[in-house]
Amino acid sequence: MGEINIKMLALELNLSAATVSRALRDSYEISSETKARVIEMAKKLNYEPNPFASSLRQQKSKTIAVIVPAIANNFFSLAINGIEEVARARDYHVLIYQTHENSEIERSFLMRLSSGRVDGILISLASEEVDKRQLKEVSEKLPVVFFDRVHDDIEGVKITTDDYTSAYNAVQHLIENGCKKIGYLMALNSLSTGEKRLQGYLDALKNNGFPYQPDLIITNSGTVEQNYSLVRNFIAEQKPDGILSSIEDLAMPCYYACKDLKLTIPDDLKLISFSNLAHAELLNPSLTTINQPAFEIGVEAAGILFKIFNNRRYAFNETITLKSNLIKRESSMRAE
Amino acid sequence: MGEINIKMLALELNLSAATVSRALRDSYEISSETKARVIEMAKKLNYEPNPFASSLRQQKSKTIAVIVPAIANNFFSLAINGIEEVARARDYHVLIYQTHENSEIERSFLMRLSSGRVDGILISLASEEVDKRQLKEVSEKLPVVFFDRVHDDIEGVKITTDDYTSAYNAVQHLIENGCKKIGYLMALNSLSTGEKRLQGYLDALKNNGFPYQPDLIITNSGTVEQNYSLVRNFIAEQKPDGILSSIEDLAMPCYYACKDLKLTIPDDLKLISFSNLAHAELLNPSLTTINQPAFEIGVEAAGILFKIFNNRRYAFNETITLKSNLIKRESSMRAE
DNA sequence: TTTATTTACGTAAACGTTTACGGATAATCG
DNA sequence: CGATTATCCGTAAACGTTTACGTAAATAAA
Repeated sequence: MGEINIKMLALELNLSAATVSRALRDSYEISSETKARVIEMAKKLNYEPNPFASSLRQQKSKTIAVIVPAIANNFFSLAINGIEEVARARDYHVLIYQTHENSEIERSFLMRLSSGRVDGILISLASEEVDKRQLKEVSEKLPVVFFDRVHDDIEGVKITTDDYTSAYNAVQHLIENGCKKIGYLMALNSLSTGEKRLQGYLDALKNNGFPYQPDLIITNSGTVEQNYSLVRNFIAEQKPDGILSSIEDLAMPCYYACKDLKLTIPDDLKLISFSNLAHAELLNPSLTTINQPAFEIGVEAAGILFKIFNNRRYAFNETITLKSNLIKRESSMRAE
Repeated sequence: MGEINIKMLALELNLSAATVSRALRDSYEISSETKARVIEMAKKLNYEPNPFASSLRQQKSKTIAVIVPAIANNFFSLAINGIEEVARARDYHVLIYQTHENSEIERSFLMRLSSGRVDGILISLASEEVDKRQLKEVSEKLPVVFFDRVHDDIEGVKITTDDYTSAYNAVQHLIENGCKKIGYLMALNSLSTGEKRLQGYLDALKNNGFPYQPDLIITNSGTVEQNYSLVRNFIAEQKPDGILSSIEDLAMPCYYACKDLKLTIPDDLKLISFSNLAHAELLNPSLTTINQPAFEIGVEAAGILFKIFNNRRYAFNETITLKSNLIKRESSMRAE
C-alpha cells in the first residue's frame, strides 16, 4: 500500500527527511515555522511513523511485556489493568503472555523476549520450579520487575504484599473465633510468596500453642476437578474447623465441598482465603478474604519499571511491600 | 551491548549474511550441511533475531492487538485468555489495550495502531458512540475482527452470541416462573449487542401480552456508585418482581439493593443476568445467568483473524454467532 | 563435447527511521 | 570590520533483517 512516510513528507515540503524527522520530534535545531509546516502536513497526510524503523534505529520499542500465570483471574486481571493504565499514560504498549503455571512456557517467553522486542518485563512467576539461569540471562539484558509471585533467590526488583503477616493475622483471627483445628490449603510452594504465607500460618499456630500437624496442610494439584476432590477429601477426613486458603482457587472448592458434605460455613468450618473476588460479599456465606491491592501492585510495578528506564539502574535487589487487607465477613465469624 | 546479530554469525561461519539468514529461515537454496552449521552456531552464540529489523523488512509484525473496554472483567479476561492461547500456538504476540468504554481513547488506540505496529486487530467496542470513520480507515489498512461488542453499521467480520434469543428466553423463563412486572437493566445501548438484548426483552414481553412500560427500563450510568443508587431507586420505586440485567455490573447492585431494601431474591424479585461470573453458583442466592462462551469467542475471533492473514481476504461482512447458555439457578426460581 | 539446468552461495539494495557531521547564513561580539 | 557564535538545515550512514539479482561450479541433457 502507498503508506505515507517521512521521505514523502520531505518531498512534499521541499525539505530533507532529516529535517522532517527532527521537526516531528520537536528538535531545537528546527525553526518554529518549519515545525508548524511539517506538523500540519503530517496531519493532513495522516502520517503515522513506522514503529519498527524507529525501534530499529533507537534500539527501543516503547513496549513492555507482562508475563502472568493466567489472565482470567481476579488478581492478575486487576494487576494488568493497573499496568496498562500506567503504560498508556506514557504511550507505551503492553504485550501479554500467560504461562499457565508452566515453567517451560515461561522459559520460552523469556527467551523470545530477550531479542529486544520489549524494553522491560513485568513478571509474576509460574508456580512450577523456575528456570533461574534463563531469568538471570534475560534480566542482564533488560530490566525485569517481579510482582506478587516472586522468588527471593532471584535478584531483582520485587513488588509483593505482606504475605507472612497476612497469613499470620488470618490464622490469629480464626483462633480468636474459636477454631481449634486449622487447615492450610497450600499453593505456590516453590515460590517465596507461598513460603511466606505458609510460614505465617505455621508461626501463628505455634505462638498460640497449637501443635504442628502436617496432615492439616494440603497442596493444590492442577486441575479444578483434582482440587475439588482433594479439598473434599481433606475436609471429610481431617474435619478441620478452620481453613486458611492461600489462593482463591482452593477456597471456592470448600464451598462446594461443604455443600456436598452437609457442613455449614462458618458453624462447622470457618474459612478465610487470599482472594480478589469482586463480590466476596455476596457469597453464601460471605467470604472473609485477604484482599491484595492488585491494581496498585500493577501500578507500582509498572511505575518502577519506568523509573528504571529513566535511571538506567537495573542491577539491584529491592523489594517493595504493599499491605493486604483482611476483610472479615461471615465465613470466619464465631457463632453467636 | 554486544548483541549478536546475523553479520557476526556470518563472520564466524565464513558465510555471507544472506546465506545465514536463508539458512535460519530454512530456505531451499541452502545446503543441509550449511544449514546445520548455521543453526548450531546460532544456538551456541544464543542468537536471537532482531524483530524490528525483520518487521521493517517484511512489513509484518507477528503481533496482534486486542482492544477491550476493560481487562478486569470476567468476560473479557476469558476472551483474552482464548485469544492469547491461539496466538501463542502461532508464535504471535498479543498487545492489550483497554478503552474504559471511552470512545476517545478507543479512537486514539486505533490511530496508533494504523501505523502497522500490528498485523491485525481484535476489538470489542466501547459502549460510547463509536467513531465509525476512524474504524473504517483502520480496517482498510489492516484486518479487524469484532467480537461481542459489535455494531451492525460497521462492515467487518464479527463474532457474537445469540443476544436476542438469550434475552428473549430469559424473559420467557421469568414469566413462566410467575413474574408480572419485569424490569430491564440496559447497557451497551449504542451497540447492536445492546439493541438485540433489549429487543429480545421487548419481544418476549409483547408475545406474552405484557404492555410496554418504558419506566421498567433503566440505563446504566458510569460509576459503580451511580449504578447502585440507580438500581436501588429503580427497585424501590417501580417494585419489579423480575429483572433481566444486560450486564453483570448492573446485576450485582441488585443483590446489595435487595439486602438494603429488605427484599429477598427470588421471592420478592427474580433476577437473571448476562454474566460470566465464575461462581454464580455460590452467590446468595445463586444467580441465574446467561453465560456467554467467552473463551470460545476469543478462540474463534483469533482463529478468524489468522485465516484472514492467510487468505488476504479482508473486505467482507460476516457474522459468526455462538450460543450462550441460560443457566437456571435460585435467583429466578418460583417459590414452592 | 556443448549447452542447459540445478545447486549453493554472495553482493547489494531495500525497509523507514534517527543522528553524527558538516555547512551556509545570519546575528553577535571585540 | 573580522571573528565568533547561534540558528537552521542537508548529506549520508546506520540500525539488522530480507530478498532480487547475479554467478560460479556441478550436474544433466543434447
